[in-house]
Amino acid sequence: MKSKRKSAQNVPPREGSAAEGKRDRKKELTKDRILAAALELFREKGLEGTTTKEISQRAGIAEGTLFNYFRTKEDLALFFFQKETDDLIAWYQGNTHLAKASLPEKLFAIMHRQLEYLAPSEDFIGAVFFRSLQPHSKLNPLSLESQQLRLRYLMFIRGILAEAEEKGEIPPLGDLGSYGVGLFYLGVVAHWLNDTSEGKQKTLAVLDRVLHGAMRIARKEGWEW
Amino acid sequence: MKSKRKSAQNVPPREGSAAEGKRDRKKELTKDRILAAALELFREKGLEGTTTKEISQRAGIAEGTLFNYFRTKEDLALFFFQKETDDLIAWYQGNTHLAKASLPEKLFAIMHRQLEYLAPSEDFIGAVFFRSLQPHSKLNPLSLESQQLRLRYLMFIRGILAEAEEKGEIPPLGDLGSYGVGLFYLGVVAHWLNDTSEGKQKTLAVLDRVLHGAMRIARKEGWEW
DNA sequence: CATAAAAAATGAGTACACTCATTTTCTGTT
DNA sequence: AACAGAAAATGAGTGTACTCATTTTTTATG
Repeated sequence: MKSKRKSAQNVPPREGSAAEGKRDRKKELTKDRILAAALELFREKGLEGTTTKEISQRAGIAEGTLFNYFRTKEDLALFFFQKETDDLIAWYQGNTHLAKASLPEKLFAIMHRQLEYLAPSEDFIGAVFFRSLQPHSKLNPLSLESQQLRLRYLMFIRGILAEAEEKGEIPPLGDLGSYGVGLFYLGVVAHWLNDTSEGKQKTLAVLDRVLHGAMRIARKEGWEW
Repeated sequence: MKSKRKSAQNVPPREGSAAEGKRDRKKELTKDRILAAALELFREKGLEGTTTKEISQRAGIAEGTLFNYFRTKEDLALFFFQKETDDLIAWYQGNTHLAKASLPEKLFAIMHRQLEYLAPSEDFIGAVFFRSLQPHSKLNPLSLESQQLRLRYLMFIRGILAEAEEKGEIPPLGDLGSYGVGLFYLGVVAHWLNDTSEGKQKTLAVLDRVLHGAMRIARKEGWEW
């Protein structure tokens, strides 16, 4: 398609350094274009309503190329969760104001932000979100990435709980704590997806109430069971 | 619906009260054969690994016929959950021993039974289970049945919680109680699917501990948040 | 610059879930 | 029994996610 041929100027890229050759630059560009096209279309027409043909057309590549970058359409959709988690962690770490807040305030802020982030994709997010829960299986050897994703999220939460432990806000909970928060987040998203109240206020109200209630329980009971 | 039925002149079908003709009998038979074939194959090769062609072949029907009985392959898989819930309710109601047990014992027994029931289908059950959580959407106007299914389950749980309230085991929780139990069950299944311990003992142990712990919290704190 | 090897892109081909116009089977009526 | 209309079964056809042998582009090396 393109006829731009490189006349040899001897400037070889360094091995092992961060220097990017033409190949890498192009590759990244293509990936970005696929992602942009996919996100647009998923939001427009949902996950099922979008074909891989459309995505590749909008991205300006052949259909087969898409599958050189993502194993499946689902994987492609899953990528946005990867990004969400990364962005979330970066956002939290760059937010000095939050670092001084109480634990329920932190958790509320985190989950609220995640919901806001997901809002424009609400119509297609459920399909991917719940599928990412399925375990690895002989028959379906995909979900390794989602496994990693979940792990990253759990470790992030564990860090936040550890902070609260140090400040004496809560007793030591161990891994069960972050697992519980993760599960709770799952419930929040399920509720949020089904919430038809204006601006999803119902979900936010429940979220706030439950977080503070859980704090009280954790303090009084000590989670000794 | 039309109500023109059997006439006095004809020999009416005598099978049961529901007046079954040859047509109805055949229809039921076909449905049963599809279900039997599907369950076998899903357990053998998983949900993805089984084609609708195989199912119809094993059931001895044309491929198109399958879709006269079930809108999608997923619907077909979902049917086993329907059945599970019905069987569970019947089992509970026929179990006089359980009626006298404490709430956590009841819930443990119920969930334990469900896990046992699902065990032979473990490899394909996750795929369906989590998908049934997705809300109704314009783009994906299926999940009405799974909505109904969930509702039936929630009402069953609400009945059990109501019993416990009457006996003074727990304070009134309202609908939030059964919703919470349902969500908890979700977490249990997620844990169970990922549990590689011998005989899934780890899940059962956590289940037992958490149920009793939650009872203690409910009694002492009164769930007033 | 020429060449070869590696990486990336390509698109016709495949397998699958699902549709639908047509055919076959059943039922009530005369 | 004969018929007509309804219900059910059929299987060739359709659209789509994904594969893979081949072609094109990029890089490394003399």
